[in-house]
Amino acid sequence: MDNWDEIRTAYQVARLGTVSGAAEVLGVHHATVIRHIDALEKRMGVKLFQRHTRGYTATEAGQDLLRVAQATDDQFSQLSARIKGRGNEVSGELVVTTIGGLSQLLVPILAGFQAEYPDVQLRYLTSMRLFRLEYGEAHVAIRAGSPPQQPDNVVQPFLTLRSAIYGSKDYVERHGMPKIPERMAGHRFVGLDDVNSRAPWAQWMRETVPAHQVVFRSGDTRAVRQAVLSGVGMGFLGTYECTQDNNLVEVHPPLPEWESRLWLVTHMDLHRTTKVQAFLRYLKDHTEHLREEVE
Amino acid sequence: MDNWDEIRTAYQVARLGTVSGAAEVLGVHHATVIRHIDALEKRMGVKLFQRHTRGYTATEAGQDLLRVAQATDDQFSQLSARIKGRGNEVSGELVVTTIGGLSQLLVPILAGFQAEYPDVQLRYLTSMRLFRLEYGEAHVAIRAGSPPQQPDNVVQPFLTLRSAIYGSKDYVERHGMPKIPERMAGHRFVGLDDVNSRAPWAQWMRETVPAHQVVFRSGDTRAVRQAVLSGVGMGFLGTYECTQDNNLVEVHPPLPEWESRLWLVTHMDLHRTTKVQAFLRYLKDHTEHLREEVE
DNA sequence: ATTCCCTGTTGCAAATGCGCACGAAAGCCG
DNA sequence: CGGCTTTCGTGCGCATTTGCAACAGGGAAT
Repeated sequence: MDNWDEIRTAYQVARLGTVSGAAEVLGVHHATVIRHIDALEKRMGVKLFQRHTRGYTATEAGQDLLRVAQATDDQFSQLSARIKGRGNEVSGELVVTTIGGLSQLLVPILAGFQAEYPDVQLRYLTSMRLFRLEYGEAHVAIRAGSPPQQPDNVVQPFLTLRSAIYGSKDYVERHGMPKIPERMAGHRFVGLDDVNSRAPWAQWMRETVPAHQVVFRSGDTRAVRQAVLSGVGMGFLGTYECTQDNNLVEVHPPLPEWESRLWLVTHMDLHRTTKVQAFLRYLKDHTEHLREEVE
Repeated sequence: MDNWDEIRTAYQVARLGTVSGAAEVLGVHHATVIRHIDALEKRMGVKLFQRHTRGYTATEAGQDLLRVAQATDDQFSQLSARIKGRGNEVSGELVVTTIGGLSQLLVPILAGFQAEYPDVQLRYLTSMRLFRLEYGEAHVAIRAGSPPQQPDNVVQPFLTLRSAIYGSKDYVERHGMPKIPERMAGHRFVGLDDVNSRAPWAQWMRETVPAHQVVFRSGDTRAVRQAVLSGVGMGFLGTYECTQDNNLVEVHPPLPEWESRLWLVTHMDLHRTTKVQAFLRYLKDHTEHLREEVE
């Protein structure tokens, strides 16, 4: 049973009763239809049709085939409709993967997107390992650093996150405003646990801040932020999450070399789909205010 | 969605994850698989697979196709098993068509056949119009007269039914034994209603018996038999249904020209099937005694 | 780090399958 | 009853499809 096209041909013959009619429906020559039937019957070893000059009538086996193939035809029609329609509707899973620490920025936007497109099931993955777009593990990835240059990936600039050194109001009142980088003696810092961190300001910190002054380290940016807020020490925080916080004081303004550039990455094939396009548009529309600050 | 083979190819790719694996299972070249996928995706306008160097992974659309085609494959496998097996098992409908008047002879045999093959559903059709084997209306036909010579039909001699003139014991006692054909005056006959009957003795009767002596006519042979039994008159009856009946007296022995030859006719294609063969064999085995009488 | 193997991709030639044309047989209708 | 229409059947030439072989790229194992 290893030729589904012949089954399809036999199905039309069984349905219509004539080779000519089946040929017309199938858009092939009636000779082809006869050859398909002959081949199928030869391989099955059973006659599917009674041949006579007024057409073909299905035998019991042919009628059995008719029933099965009828169901198959329906199934395929529905499948086709689903698949063709799927490209134009915003529904199903939408997998977004990103580096940790952007949750505070992204989750509200994702929530808004989901509210606008209720048929979407969002999956927001922030894992250590890089999810690979090539395997279809994610629809959209948000990457940091230099622009990714994988083939088959569509890369667009997303945001440039600026970082500055912040301290809690309480800390500044107690220790005074340090002059950075000239007079930092006696000051305490909060930093990243990962000594090989690829955060853009990490190198500046390694070079400028003596290790013994970094009294709190964590890999979780939310923990870092909490530590700064608690007055443990000064630390790098994204401006987007600090400007409206009255408990934080900008100890040193953002520097260009501390900027972290974010990229929106999608797989070439998925990039064209309505679903991904809708998501990218929503993302851009709702980060407009952040983008203006940067330029 | 007008190429089921491409769906089958895509199904194997989705199932196995690689073009090479699918090609091996399908027994075609890798290149063919790729071309099928490309053609299918182009026609659908939707990517079914994410291509990467380790193989193909199905997109949502591809996974949808996988589910549907999986079911289809199962259906076709079962269909194939049924169709292939059907030829070798004695089950399903068995349609037998014959001329009227053989019921008394055939029905007991049919009953025995059905008892031996309980999976068979018998249909015994005795209609005025000829059921056509070419259209698959019947599996086996029992025809009378000269051997049918339709192409695509397999014809075998079945039985030669002998007819004789019978009268009821009561009738003979009252009217005496007539000398046939010399002295028939005053005798009454029972005959067929159809003046153009093709029964072999019909012509003899038309030529020999004056019409006014035929006092009872019917198209139903059972009615004729009942009429003879009731003493209405003498009439032609098959020897097979009279030899063991003590109420009937053979008024004139069978003549060769009164013999009715019966033929077993099957369609060429159906003749080979186990079901039909089993029926024909059973039929011959259980009419052996009748055949010996004839020869 | 390097080799090897497994993956997909592509150009070219052969082959299978297709369409066309013609023929024949049987039902239909005047 | 005879032309007409509709049906299937088949040989032949061509085109699409297939197979082959060489290529390329990435992962994995050594």
